[in-house]
Amino acid sequence: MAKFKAIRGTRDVLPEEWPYWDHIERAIRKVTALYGYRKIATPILEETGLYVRGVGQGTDIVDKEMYTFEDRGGRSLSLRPEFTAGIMRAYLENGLHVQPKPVKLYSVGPIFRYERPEAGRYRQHTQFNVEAIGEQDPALDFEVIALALHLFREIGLTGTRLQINSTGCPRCRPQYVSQLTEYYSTRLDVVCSDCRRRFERNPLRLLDCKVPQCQPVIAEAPNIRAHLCSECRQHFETLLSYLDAASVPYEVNPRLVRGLDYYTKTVFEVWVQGIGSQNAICGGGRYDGLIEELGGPPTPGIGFGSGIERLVLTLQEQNVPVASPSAPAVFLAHLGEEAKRVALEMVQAFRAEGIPALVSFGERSLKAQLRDANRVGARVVVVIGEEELRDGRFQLKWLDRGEQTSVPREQVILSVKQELRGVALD
RNA sequence: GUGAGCGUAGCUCAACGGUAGAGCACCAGGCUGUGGCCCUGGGGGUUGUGGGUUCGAAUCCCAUCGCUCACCCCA
Repeated sequence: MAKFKAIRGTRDVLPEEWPYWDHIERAIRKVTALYGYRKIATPILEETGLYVRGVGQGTDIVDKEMYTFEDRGGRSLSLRPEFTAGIMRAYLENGLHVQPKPVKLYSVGPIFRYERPEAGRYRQHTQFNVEAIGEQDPALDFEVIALALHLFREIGLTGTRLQINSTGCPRCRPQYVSQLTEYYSTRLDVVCSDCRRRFERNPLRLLDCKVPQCQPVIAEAPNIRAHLCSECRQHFETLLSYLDAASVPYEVNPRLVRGLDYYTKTVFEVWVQGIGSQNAICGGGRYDGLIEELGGPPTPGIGFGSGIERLVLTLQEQNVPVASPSAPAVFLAHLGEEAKRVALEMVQAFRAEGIPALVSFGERSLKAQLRDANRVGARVVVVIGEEELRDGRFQLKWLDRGEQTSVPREQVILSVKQELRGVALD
């Protein structure tokens, strides 16, 4: 048994899995271009205070899930537990507000949360993240949601379900929360112990409880949609009308409450089956107060994150076909020291011509070399041995047909090239 | 953080108190220079780790670490 193992909640992405990642990244490049998003990368390390301020004290992420440590200079740093706060920091620090609004940005990179790992949940996972900053029009909410759904369609996922809700704004949410707590205050004896705790710490999450005994209480609870202020209500209804007009199916989910403090108005998730008990492949919302909270001018924004590992799991679960990298076309087998030198020279010549080529290493039987050629999927083997060097004609063995031809040494590359014509080489 | 199940070869698993095995994979030979199929052979393990019970532990007990699943929460 090896001495070192990948640490808990982290994983290796082995070559067999990469076609799925490449498939997704291709779709990300395509869709972000279609919607006019530009790429940005921010550091994985940020000041801890950025997340305490941005995501919010009292949230699970900040209170118990951050990888926080003191660096050698005594600063408190954290591995990023989400993208948005860091992107907003970069937006302010680099003066991106001078660009045409909305400023549309996307990122792909690792996120760290200290959670108990299970199917589809890791301590390090990779997120595709999108942010659109500086516009409060619900048309932008529509576009951001459309982008997410477009991506999932593009990679070939089926059965996605858009969940959407509005959590109001600092003007109407506190009133709703007080109505909710008032309602719950007379029912605390019939709800679960977790809900009694939520009642104190984060009342909105009461709506999210899955314990059977709490369901009747939730069903009768005041609905936030009926308690939104006129601005929030209009924003939400307009967004829904845009989705209707575009025939985008959605489910208004009054119990959809997200775990980050900065969300205002629109919140949404995209659900799919097939990742164990996890069902969210995408989550996001509007954060109209965040930039101001971080010390910038009042600036609205909206964005989402989507977990690549979960997308890969879902693609595999749904048997979505993805393109595999093409096999090397040519394999050079050699017998003897001189033949090996010639093979090394020739394999470079093939590569210089843009033809993927492999050469055998070590000194092995021709049988073993052919077996390797077959296993790596080569189309043709160039056999170089003493006879070939003496005669100046090399053997070309075509593995799919089993045919073998003899070609003058200097015509080997040309001959292979002509035979492979029509086969995509890139 | 809570609960449950499980840790044996690179992988999937057997052996369940009495000499650690199979299939797949790998390497070689059959075929002294010709792949896939087949046959034969070979290499590979301090049975996660530490302690205990026992004449004897992969097997029983304790601890610890890890994995998986569920809760919580999320992507």
